[in-house]
Amino acid sequence: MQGKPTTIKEIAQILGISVSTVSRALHDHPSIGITTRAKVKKLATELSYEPNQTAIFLQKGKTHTIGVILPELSEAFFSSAISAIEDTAYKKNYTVLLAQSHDDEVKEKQLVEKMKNHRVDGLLVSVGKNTSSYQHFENLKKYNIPVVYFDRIPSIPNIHYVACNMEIGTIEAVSYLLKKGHRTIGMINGPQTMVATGERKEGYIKAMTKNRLKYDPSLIVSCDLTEQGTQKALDELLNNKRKPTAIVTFNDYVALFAIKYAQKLHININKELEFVSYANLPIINYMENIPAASVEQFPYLQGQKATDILMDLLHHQGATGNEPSAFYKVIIESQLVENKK
Amino acid sequence: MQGKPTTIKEIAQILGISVSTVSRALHDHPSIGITTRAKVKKLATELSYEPNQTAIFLQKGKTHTIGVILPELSEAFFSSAISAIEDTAYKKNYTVLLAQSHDDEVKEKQLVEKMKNHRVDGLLVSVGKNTSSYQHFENLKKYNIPVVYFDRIPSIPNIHYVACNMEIGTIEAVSYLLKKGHRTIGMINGPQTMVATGERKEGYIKAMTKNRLKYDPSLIVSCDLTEQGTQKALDELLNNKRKPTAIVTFNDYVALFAIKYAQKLHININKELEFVSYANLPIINYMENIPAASVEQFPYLQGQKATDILMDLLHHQGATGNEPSAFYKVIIESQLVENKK
DNA sequence: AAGTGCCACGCAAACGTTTGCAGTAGCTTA
DNA sequence: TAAGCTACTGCAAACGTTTGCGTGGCACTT
Repeated sequence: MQGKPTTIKEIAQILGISVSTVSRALHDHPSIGITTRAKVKKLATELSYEPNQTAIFLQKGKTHTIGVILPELSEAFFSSAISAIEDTAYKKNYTVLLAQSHDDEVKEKQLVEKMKNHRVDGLLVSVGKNTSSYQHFENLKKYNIPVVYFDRIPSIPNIHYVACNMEIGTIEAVSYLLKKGHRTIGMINGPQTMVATGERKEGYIKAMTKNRLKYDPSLIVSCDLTEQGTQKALDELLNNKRKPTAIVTFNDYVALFAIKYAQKLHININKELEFVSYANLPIINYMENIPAASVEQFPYLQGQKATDILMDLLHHQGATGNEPSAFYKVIIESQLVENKK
Repeated sequence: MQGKPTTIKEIAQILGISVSTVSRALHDHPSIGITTRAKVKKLATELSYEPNQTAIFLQKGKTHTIGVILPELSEAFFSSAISAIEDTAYKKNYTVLLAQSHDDEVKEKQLVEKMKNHRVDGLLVSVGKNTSSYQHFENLKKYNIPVVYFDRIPSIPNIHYVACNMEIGTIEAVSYLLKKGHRTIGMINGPQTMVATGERKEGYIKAMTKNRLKYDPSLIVSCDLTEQGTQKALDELLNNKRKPTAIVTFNDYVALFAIKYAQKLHININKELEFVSYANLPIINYMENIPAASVEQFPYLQGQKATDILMDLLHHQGATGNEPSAFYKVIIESQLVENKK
């Protein structure tokens, strides 16, 4: 009753039958007599038998577990994504093994090893921003452990990924501001090193040219995403010979820094100076002075899609065993959302 | 090279020795000759051998995995806690199996079963707010799976837990406002059903009586924590015959709702009406109109402590096997933190 | 030369399952 | 009445490790 859980062996012993019969009975194998089956099931529930998954894992070579490695669990974007991953995996009866890399490439490598040893069936990864080599992920192919990347994806060929394209959203954002009558639109962009920075810039330029306006490079300034950096960037924009009446910021954090600073400069937010941002923070809806609109990146959806893809891979790889010829490349288009006040 | 990972058996075969020798060699067992040991290790690295954890799990009956069940991964408080849990577990070489209950008691029960079947060594739980029976957790005792509760703890005896006591923090919060000259202090409290609501109320009363002020029950109003509810609560307070000049709110969400509403009523925040809240949101520091101070609940610390306790339990239970006579009851005192602007 | 001790290693069981293959009834069929 | 079925059930191997115990050989004592 107490101590060790019941095993199939014990059930067999009590009933005076063999373990294989018990196993088959519990799985409704057709070759087991109806009466035996009933007896076994009855006793199983009585003893509250639960199969030992670790034994099944060993036997089957599958763990029904997926590993998730992402940079920072406490960031709003990722916590939303992990929530989606867990939800989706749960529905398919998979379990989630979780780890965070803290953007540390060395730790990331260790985590991959750990996941491999735990024999996860597949892996969901958002790579650290400092990660330069992806060999540790590539190695997994040898072991038939599929990897699906999401949001922060490595720039290598032949991978499955889900990502959000910032360009469309940015075009929408700029167009939105143009439609509202703004003609001088600034952008506080991210560091040059990030892919997302390029996408935003491209979107900005496309939106301008599409509306037959000429693109003024001095209206896009880089920023290291800190509060200080944001203030510096805003100063730069406000002192530009063409002073913007609206600004697109790299993300919500930057937007809030900028808004806070602008208020200190006695600028009337959304009157004198309008903001549009990229949604990282759900909290934005609780606040008073917020960007007029945000480019939504759908973290929940990204997590969900990525998990779905992984599930699909897991259920279809068994047959082939070798590298797939086709790769999932899902791009979720970012989308402008007007923030309700 | 490709396909299945190397096993101990293969190494043994190649070297013409037995599996037990290989196993012992890899574990630096003293009874293995230095030369054999070297040979084994060399070949192991050459073949990039990695022990199959599932086999070890089965053999040892331990998985070096801890389960974590909490209500909502995407909430700031919990994402911060899970981050701490993962960090702490990682340091002790444990892995985290994650699941969220969405405050659904039925799902919570299923998750407990799942965790048990996965043979997690221990469990970390923050119970759902609708959970009324704790039998599913109690059952784990039979299987020697220790459970440590944190933050949202069940009101039953003989459990290990880490929680944050709101009373002290509330006393500090009210005292802080009193010291600033406020004499009429309102409180927007949570639903009567929650333990935390009681703690806040107690703290409020104690702070008042300590300062020889009489406690006016009409200054504490309940609230269902929604935006509407908050507005209703604030209206009630503002229309009270003694109109408060400061308000303590149940949490940051409520505070932000209230502040937003107060601004709409053209009330000068932190001049006419000052706010103190309980910290759930890191984002608070990015904002302009925020509560003057917050009662910090230390989610990261709670997660860390809870994990430490679980680790301790895991490393000391093996000897006894039966229920411990002493229980960890760690109370982290909440603490007032002035919010920097 | 026989006894003692130690070192280095192998044997085999065990962990709890699943599953291919055999086997044994009892029954039908010719 | 023997052959052949069908309907059940059992045997044993396998998954990859760990570990108690046994055993061979060698060197050392006396």
